[in-house]
Amino acid sequence: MEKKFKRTTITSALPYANGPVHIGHLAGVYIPADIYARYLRLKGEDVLFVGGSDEHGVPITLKAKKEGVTPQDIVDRYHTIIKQSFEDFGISFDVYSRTTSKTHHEVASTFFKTLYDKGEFVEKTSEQYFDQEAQQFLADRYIIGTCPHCKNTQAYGDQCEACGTSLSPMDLIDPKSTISGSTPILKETKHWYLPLDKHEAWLRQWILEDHKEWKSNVYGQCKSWLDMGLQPRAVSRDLDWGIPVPVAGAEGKVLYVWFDAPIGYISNTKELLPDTWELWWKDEQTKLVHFIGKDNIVFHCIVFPAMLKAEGSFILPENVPANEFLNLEGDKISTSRNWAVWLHEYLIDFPGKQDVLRYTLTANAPETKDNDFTWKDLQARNNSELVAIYGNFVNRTLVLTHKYFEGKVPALGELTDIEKSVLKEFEDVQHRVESFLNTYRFRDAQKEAMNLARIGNKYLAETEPWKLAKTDMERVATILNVSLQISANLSIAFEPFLPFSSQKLRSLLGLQTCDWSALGSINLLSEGQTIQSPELLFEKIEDDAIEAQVQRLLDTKKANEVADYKPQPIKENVAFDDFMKLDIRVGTVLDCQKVPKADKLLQFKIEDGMGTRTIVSGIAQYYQPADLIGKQVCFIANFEPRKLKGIASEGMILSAEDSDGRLVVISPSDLVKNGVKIS
RNA sequence: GGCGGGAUAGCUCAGAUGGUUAGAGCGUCGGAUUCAUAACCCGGAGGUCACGAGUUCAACUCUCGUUCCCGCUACCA
Repeated sequence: MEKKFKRTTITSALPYANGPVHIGHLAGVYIPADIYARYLRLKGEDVLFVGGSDEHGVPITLKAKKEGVTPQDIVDRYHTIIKQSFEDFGISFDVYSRTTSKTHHEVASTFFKTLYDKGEFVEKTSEQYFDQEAQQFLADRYIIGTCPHCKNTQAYGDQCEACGTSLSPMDLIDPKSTISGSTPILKETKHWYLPLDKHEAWLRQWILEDHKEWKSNVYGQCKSWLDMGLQPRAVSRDLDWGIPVPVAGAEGKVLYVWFDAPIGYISNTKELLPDTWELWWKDEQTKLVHFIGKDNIVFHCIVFPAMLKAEGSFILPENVPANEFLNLEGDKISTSRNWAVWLHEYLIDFPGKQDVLRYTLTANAPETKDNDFTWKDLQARNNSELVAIYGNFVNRTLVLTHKYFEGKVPALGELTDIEKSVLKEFEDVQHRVESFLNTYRFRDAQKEAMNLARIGNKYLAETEPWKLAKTDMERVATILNVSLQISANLSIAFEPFLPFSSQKLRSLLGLQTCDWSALGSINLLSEGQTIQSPELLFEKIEDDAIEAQVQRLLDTKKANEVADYKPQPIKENVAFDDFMKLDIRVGTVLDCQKVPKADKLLQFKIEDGMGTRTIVSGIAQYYQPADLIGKQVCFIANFEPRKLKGIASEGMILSAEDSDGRLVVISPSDLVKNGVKIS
């Protein structure tokens, strides 16, 4: 199964250009990808590391509308910020472009056209909401209406953000276009679909049989999807922001953003290498690796490969080392709730400390499961590892060299058993780091690099050159020579992980190059070479700096709590008669059971004064059935019965929805007769 | 509910194809040391490997069930 490759194409998920990037993105995708890219380059391999912004899609148009600017303004703004953040953190893309580029529009169009001409799509006509005033079809997010479940009047066509339910626009009660405010009509529209079901057989073989070595989370997720059966996916949308569908009769239609985004990897390659890009995407001897977060597994393991295969001339990914998610101080990172550490803000508070964040995020990367980032952990990693182990070893070596040898590399004399065993220990470092990196185990790999510094500290403690300086300078020379060589090795071993401090260390040591193959050797520095005066590689981070960050997050939390409670705007006035049409009554819960095979449903038997009726209600997450029995509740008595999970529900139990979405059943404040009306 | 991932020392995490006293880093306690950003070095303490059965001579590792967390998915008049 071991395949030989001549070159590697590394892609990292294209960040969506409607916000800046945060530590979760960095930890899950960009740092691992960057470490991998740097490592392969150091080994002298041919590598292409591709990145770019994903700039199409509805959320960007919504944001633009909200701010009263154009979508282009939005993506320009965030593309600039994101690109700068990556540069600042040393993410060493060979190309970082964007899906609004001319090249990408051409490549994506051509890609679509090829599939279209080959008959790889199926066409389907369906009814979609159309805004007559604005003369356009409405994307799901452009339609607002009343959520059929929680009655939130501001629910979107794809999701109600109040109750978290995913919706289809047809579910909304009283739908309204967010563009013109008018009521949209249903109108037929034609779209193209990629029939994933037709690709299921080979995908099954390719993933489930041929790539058993993929990470368990990736493999498991793919298997889950394949077992559920794949469905055709629409590749076009009625929208004016995106890449026009390059087919006659497709006016007003663009490529669906999920379709155009991954093609961005290819486009960006072509933009950088107009003549040779195909080598990186079509040659069997190219190894393609996608670095992504777990939210992207299905696209990169199933959908995109299906696209590539359908096109016919492309290679498929060799591996998709997806990471899990990084939490922040115990809570899920959330852009909209501002629960995040933004890269550009981090550098304002911790200028020059990009390696500290890189180190911490790698040491605690969510490789096998969701992990938690805490500021206290960053402080501990910095103070007790980077400062105390790595920085300290280098510093004491440099200080001793200056103290005893005027800053010149002293002569290497005879090696004793101590040196021999120390050398033996760190000779393997290269192989150990490599074998971890080859299997995408960045955490362990970085640990090995750090181990080199531990070896160094131990060596100094054992040989005590500061004591020998009184009696045996020749011996001190040897010890410091070896220590300096270890320092030089550190600058190589850490290069993929901590590029900034490695560079700094090399300049302190007067090392011009960084040769990975020399890792493990003790002739990186030659006798007599000048060493710069000691300078700290890392500095301690004090408690108050950390407390300030934690306080900021606490403030965010408080602000969120306040912001979370916003009373819904009052709906349009209605006639009293409209209210009178509703028959709302009080009844007593005789029985209440969980509906089998449904997480949210409770089945009620209600005494309504005339008999009993059955009502199904979606409040199972907030109540124990037993707690409701005997209670009086309010319900709508004259709804058409509706089947839910096979049970006919004769009405709706009324609940108040708290700011966190919790549902609280409404009861009369005093006991009343069953069946009385509410007015 | 279905499917997938996870649950291992105070904390953050490792532990191929089952095999003797279950590991690392941090933290903690004790010792040693002073070249070094009170850092380094040595040593100790800390785990019924979520819970319950089963297979086996032997299970953290396999099987089944249960509980809790994360994700996808269905249900929310």
